[in-house]
Amino acid sequence: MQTAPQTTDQDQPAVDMKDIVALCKRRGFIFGASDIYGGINGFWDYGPLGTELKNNLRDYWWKSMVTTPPIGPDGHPVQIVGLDSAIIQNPQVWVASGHVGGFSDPMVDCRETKKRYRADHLVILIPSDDTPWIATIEDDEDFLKARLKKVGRGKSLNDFTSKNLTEIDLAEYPKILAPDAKEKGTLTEPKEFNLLFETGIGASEADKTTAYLRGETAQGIFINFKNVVDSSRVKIPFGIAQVGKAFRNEVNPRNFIFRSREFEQMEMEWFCHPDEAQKWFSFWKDERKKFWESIGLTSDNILMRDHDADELVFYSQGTCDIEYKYPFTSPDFGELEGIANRGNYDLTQHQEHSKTKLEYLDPERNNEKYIPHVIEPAAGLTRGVLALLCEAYTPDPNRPSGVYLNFDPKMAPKKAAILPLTAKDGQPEIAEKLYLELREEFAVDLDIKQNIGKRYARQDEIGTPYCFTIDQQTSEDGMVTSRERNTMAQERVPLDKVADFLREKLK
RNA sequence: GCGGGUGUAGCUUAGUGGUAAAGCACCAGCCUUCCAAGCUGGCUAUGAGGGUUCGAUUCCCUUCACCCGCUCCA
Repeated sequence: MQTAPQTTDQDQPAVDMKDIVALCKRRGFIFGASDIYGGINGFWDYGPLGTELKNNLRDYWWKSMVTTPPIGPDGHPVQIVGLDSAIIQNPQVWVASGHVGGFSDPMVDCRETKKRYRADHLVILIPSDDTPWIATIEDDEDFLKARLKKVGRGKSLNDFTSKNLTEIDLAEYPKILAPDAKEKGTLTEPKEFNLLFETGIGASEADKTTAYLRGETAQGIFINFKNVVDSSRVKIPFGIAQVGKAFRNEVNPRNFIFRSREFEQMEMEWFCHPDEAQKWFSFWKDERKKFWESIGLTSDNILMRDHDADELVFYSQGTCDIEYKYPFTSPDFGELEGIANRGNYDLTQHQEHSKTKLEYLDPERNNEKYIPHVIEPAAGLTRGVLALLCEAYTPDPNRPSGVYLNFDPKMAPKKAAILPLTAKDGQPEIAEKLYLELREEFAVDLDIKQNIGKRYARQDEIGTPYCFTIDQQTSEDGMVTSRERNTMAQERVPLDKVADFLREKLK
């Protein structure tokens, strides 16, 4: 994620994240978890409307992946099946994936400057005499030169041997002059960060064995690759999709639900022949962008960003982030989804660690045996919810609520509200009848109390696209007033055509 | 994890070492009826824990949460 101070575009008033968080709490989208106990950092609870919104996004993703997957380059629909794997797996899974023991990055702090560095990013220049060892930041030539000029005592680069900090014994640390420090010996011992949540299996303390809550849903897919191939008549290329919770001990949860310790992912692993990986990588990049645009994220706020070579993890053959311009990153963008060409790294790792053959025998390629390559579109469901909320939040001084949520009707937690103009003259009865009819097909609200203005305002704030108002005339002509959220425009609709009306609008 | 800031009702604010106040919102009733009208009534708060004190929302300590910046985000 990139960060930058929040700025105000000329044509676009900056939306304050505070206001969005406040509305989410006030109207029941998202609450701080364990609220009444003073909260708990990095966790959030989804209220009645937040749950609806999250479910809508989740269901739409599932539909777009599993129920009605896209048309492939050959003009036929691609094949994707669903999965729901356990949150706790055999701990070996996380060893194989590299989450445990593998490449967690040790960090060192500087006691003097309070700065923190990745241990493997620090290069130490070791002189032949007993002058201080000079720590510099890897790959930063300018910094290195400037640093050498300042504290190098006239030596040139040739007078030093250089080593990575990770190769240096802790006993030598007192000799090291940290990159921004004046005194030597200020670097702390490297600190390990393990992002996985540990838990214990076994009811008795004595027999407890350590296990982990999953850090991503993807590994559950990889370890079921063979099961799915053997049971589902899928043929390469095909995908396995999964939605579910994931857990990471983030160093510093921030920015509302953007970085939390418990979050939800929507991941699909696309298995294909190595020769076709690049083709499918491009295909999924396009498809995933279309997905987010189809639920209302405007192109101005969406960015496709290909990772630079030096940004890629070692096994990745290409990664592209779909980024969204959140209010707290604006004018920069923050990650929403990552599409990665992972090669055959994951299946190879699991084949080695599990001693189970994960090769695919491809009858369409002369029974060629190979470990499939994987394209992974991995989206944050909860980050998607956040993007939808940010995108929808629309201040409007010209309406009583002062703000409305401009959700795409497909995503809106409530599709319509049924509002009798008054609580008498048989209007509530007509309203309830309409409500009972519509609720079979749509998430709708029936609200009878208080004056009509307040009720419109409330529906604006929760982003309900349509209100249907029953008035005195309804019992005479069988028509209700439809009121559209964004324009506040009204039109008369026959009672028995309201469902058709809604169905049409929700297409 | 570091530095700075903030915690009084759902929100915005008041106030005090001695009964915690108001507006808006919310709920109920009446009235009104197409965009938060009016009247009456009601609910709801000193983030948590400890200390000093006869008594702490106020003073002190700790902690938790949130915000900003840094760091980090395999």
